[in-house]
Amino acid sequence: MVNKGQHKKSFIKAISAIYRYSQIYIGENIKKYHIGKGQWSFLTQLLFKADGLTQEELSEKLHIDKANTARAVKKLEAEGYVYWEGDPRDARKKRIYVTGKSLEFEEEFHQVFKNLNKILSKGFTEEEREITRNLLFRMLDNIVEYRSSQGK
Amino acid sequence: MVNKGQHKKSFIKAISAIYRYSQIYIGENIKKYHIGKGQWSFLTQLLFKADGLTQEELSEKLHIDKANTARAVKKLEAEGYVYWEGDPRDARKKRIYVTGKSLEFEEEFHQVFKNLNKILSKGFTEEEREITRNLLFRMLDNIVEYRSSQGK
DNA sequence: ACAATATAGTTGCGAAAGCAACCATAGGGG
DNA sequence: CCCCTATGGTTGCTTTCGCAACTATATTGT
Repeated sequence: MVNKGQHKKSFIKAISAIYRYSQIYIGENIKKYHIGKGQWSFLTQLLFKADGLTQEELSEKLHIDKANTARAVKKLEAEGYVYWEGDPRDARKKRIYVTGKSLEFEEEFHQVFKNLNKILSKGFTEEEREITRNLLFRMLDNIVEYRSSQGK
Repeated sequence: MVNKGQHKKSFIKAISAIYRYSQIYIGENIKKYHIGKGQWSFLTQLLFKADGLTQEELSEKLHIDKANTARAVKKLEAEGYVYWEGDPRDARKKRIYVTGKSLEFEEEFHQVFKNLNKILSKGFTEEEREITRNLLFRMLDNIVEYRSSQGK
């Protein structure tokens, strides 16, 4: 029987678990809007930041494969949360916009984010919250940079 | 067209992207051992910490559903990385142990973890690495506690 | 001792996501 | 102008994962 005692904990173990539990949390809280957790990030990107993005741009901003973007947009459209218009300058591009239905629920959607952040950072000082954001986005930048150095 | 300018970034956006890219990284680096990224965490938990755990214990430690544990263990067994023995005190329990084949690749597996940590924390001071670990595991504890307060 | 409940593990199902192959359109070079 | 390559989007396939339902064994209360 193997027993190595305490190892230095790796980042990815915590990140994986936080990710999965957060997805479950989001899923539970948006079910009533008939949105799945897979569509959530796309809708909120369009709603809280800017819409009129192409699917390619959405994929890039969210770091999600463009195949998923296509499928998520289709589901959001079917539920009436987004619509798209062709780009008059490039017939290949679909520009995605939020509908009035999305705007109607904007505040409620925002609350889901806020509540999740609150749960995750319970007991954090405001400074710790800022440090967390900083470190997380630096890690993300690091792995994005690593991937592009590998030609991805 | 909606355009809200800069919002305070949420933790989950970074965590999701880091998670997915890390999974891709792990997948690429363990493919040659015929292990999928879905089995990786189970194998390393057994190998780097302690084996002889039941599937229930594995699920709890890794915060992964027990159905996944059952499937991952089955795949790892099929590839010869683990075997199991019944618990003589409780005929329901399967205790999972690593094989010599796992031990043979232990150092290489460990290297995959180390390299990923190195990529993610590139440019971090040793203190920042420690802070990151601390904050991540506190976030994990927070959401675990939240869930148990909800009766999960 | 036996019925009721709890625990460990398995299986079926559906959602999410990446990859590869593909189609359509755009843009450049001969 | 036409071929060649690049870009944007779609579809098929596979893996991962959570949930719910199920089976089998253990435990508890009467």
